[in-house]
Amino acid sequence: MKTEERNLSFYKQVYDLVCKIPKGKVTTYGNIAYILGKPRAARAVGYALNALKKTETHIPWQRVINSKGMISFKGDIFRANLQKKLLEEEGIEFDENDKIDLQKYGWLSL
DNA sequence: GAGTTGACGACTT
DNA sequence: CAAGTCGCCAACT
Repeated sequence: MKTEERNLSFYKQVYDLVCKIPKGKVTTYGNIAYILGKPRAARAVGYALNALKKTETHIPWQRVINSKGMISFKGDIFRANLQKKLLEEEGIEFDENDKIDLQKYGWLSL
């Protein structure tokens, strides 16, 4: 029984993985969940990032978006706007629909 | 302690 | 092809 992986909470693995995202690239919730061994646990991934506090902003949560390549928040459009701004500063371009080209900026974890 | 919610994704109808 | 439902893990009520 892989105690190593089990020892680390799913949400902690999300943080570690997000920290490994190279600058100028982005990834999706589903991709992270898939890497962690739960291809359908995208919800847990999203919640893990939501749990981040201002003091934990050292994690590039901004590089994590939904499978559509768009920023999808819930009621916090201010944060979504901030995320878009941060991504543009990293060199990531947005489409006319505020969408990111995952084929170009999508992070290849494998 | 149990139930519901939440930055989503994939499958089923 | 489009809409609806289930699944995942942790936190909040």
